[in-house]
Amino acid sequence: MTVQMSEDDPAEAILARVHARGGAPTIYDIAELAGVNPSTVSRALGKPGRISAATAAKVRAAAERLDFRVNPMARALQTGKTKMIGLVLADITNPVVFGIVRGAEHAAAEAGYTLVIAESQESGENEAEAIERLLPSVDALVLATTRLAASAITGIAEHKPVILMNRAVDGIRSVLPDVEAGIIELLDHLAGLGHRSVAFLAGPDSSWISARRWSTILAAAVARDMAIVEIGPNAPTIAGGRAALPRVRAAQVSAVIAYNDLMAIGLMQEAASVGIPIPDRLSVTGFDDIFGSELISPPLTTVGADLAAAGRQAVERLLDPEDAQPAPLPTQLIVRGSTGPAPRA
Amino acid sequence: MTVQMSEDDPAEAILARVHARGGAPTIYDIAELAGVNPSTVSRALGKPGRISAATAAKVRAAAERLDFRVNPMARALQTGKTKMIGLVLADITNPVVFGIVRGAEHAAAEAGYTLVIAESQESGENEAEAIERLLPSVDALVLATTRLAASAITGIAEHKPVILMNRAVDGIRSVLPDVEAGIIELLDHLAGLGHRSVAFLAGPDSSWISARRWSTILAAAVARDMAIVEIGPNAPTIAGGRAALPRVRAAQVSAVIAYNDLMAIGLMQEAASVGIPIPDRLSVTGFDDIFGSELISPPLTTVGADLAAAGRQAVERLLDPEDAQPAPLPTQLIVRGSTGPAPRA
DNA sequence: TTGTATGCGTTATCAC
DNA sequence: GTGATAACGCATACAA
Repeated sequence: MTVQMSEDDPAEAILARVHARGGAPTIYDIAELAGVNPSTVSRALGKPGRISAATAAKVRAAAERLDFRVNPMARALQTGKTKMIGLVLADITNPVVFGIVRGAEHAAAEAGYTLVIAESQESGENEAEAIERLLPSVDALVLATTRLAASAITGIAEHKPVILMNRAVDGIRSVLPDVEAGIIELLDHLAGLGHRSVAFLAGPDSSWISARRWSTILAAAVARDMAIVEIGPNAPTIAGGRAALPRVRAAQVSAVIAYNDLMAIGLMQEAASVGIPIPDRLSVTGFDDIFGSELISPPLTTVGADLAAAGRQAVERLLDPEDAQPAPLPTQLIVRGSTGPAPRA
Repeated sequence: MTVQMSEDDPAEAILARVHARGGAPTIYDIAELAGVNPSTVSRALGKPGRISAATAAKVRAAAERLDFRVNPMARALQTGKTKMIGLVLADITNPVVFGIVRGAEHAAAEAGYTLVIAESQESGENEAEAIERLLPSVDALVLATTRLAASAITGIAEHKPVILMNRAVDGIRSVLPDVEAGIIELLDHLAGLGHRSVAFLAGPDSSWISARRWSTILAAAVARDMAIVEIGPNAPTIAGGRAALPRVRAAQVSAVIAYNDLMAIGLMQEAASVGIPIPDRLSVTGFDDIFGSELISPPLTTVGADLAAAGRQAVERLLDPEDAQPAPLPTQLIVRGSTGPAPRA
């Protein structure tokens, strides 16, 4: 019966006991197997240099043998750090967030953090609730396009590190696109095509970035002696874009700058359905360069930003104790088929 | 100095102490303020009926006053339940996942759970790593279109409840679309348009659902006396679809069923770039009805599924102890412009 | 109904 | 370098 050594194998015995109590192996189990104190196990696994190579090896072997994984809850209880980062989104189904989520998830994973996400569905109430729910479990929070009042945000920031995306609040860090650069390019592009009268299709009233874009567009248009009007507020969705067409027609402009690609797409769809040719009768542009913008016909001219880079930057900065506000993320005009020469009056 | 009562307010004193130690209020703080034992606080907050209405009210008031929130880590350590659900995705930027994530997040939030997500980037190694990282912190796991070996999945399921999306493994629960129904509709549609020779653009070799779709299509095509060929494997992306065009042309079929919408879109883009008119020379269809499918020109005929419902069902079933495998999720053919009459030979 | 005592698994603070 | 022990915040079996 020489094969039966497994019964004498101390590891097997411990494993059996672990299984019996229906849990996972702990540092006590490892300590027993390795013949050391639990605290030594903790150190061997957690602090590289502070233990002799020999015992470290023993411990590691035992841990491997028992398939040990630290209990993140127990660690968090002791250290106060959960190694989790919360990401609060207004609307998961808006393609802009894909890139943000991916960038954030990667940066988090690289730093050994886990990303937990919550969606507010464009509702301030849901958002407050979601944050409330997330806050105790995370070490830090990314608030993307939040609708919260500045005071609420400041309040949260007193508890945990917070970073804002697409919004600025005094005293809170934020990752922002370089709106200026892309908008200058865009207006030069439109001016070059002969457009003299342009509308900005605004996003929701609560959108900080929409207001920011509008004021930049306003200044740039005035500087170029173009007529500019703001139409809004609108829902930042395809439906919002569709619903805005009548007001766009009424404004008798030759070009429309939508607050985001979704609205631009909706506007184009509605225009197509009533027989307005784009770009021949109306030029349309958006922001973000989401998935779908180059799919639509004609493909959308838009001011793109690297959303994945934005998501990545958000969590990297959150994790960096000596983080300084960096330059805004570059944006660039992507000229496609939805803009063309202004129709002759 | 009557206004100075705050200094005598016991709540203020406790709050100050809490702030000084730099943490959050605990049930001990509440207990002190309410003049009861910590365990009573725990019960009052956790078990509705088991406490007298009077003390329950006292405790609640104190908790409110101190802005108390239970520490999820401490609770998890004691109960073994983290109230978190892990969602592992192959590719966050694939639009199919939007719906899944939204449905899963909502179902989780409704049940008081938090959704934590990880992305494997279509790599089995990353996936194993991500699961490894998530496993200790979650109560249950949703594996969406996983590439893991069946044995690995079974191994995970021994530790925590697992549910699969778009894949079936013996002994593991799964949420599956009713592939059959949609495919029957699709082939009837193509047959009605006169298509006699069709190709299936397969997904990756490791995709269970691709194999499932292929075998169903094969049987349905044979039953209709249509010629059918499988072309693949292909990357389940736009690039994968584009790259497949030469093989599609070589096959001299009049219609292509792509494994998913992304591939169908890629194929159409490539066809457009070499001047093949769709659907006049070639009909193209996909699966999933992702965002973008109706945007592209011509809009894509596809077998759609309610992805949000799928995501929702996944976490609801995960949380339901007496869950029985329900009927597969309904799918339906969505006829748009990318399919048309077969060209006359 | 409420209080007492203990344990969850880990890290941190002491000793030695 | 390593061991013993306390502490993190909460839940629960047991007493009262």
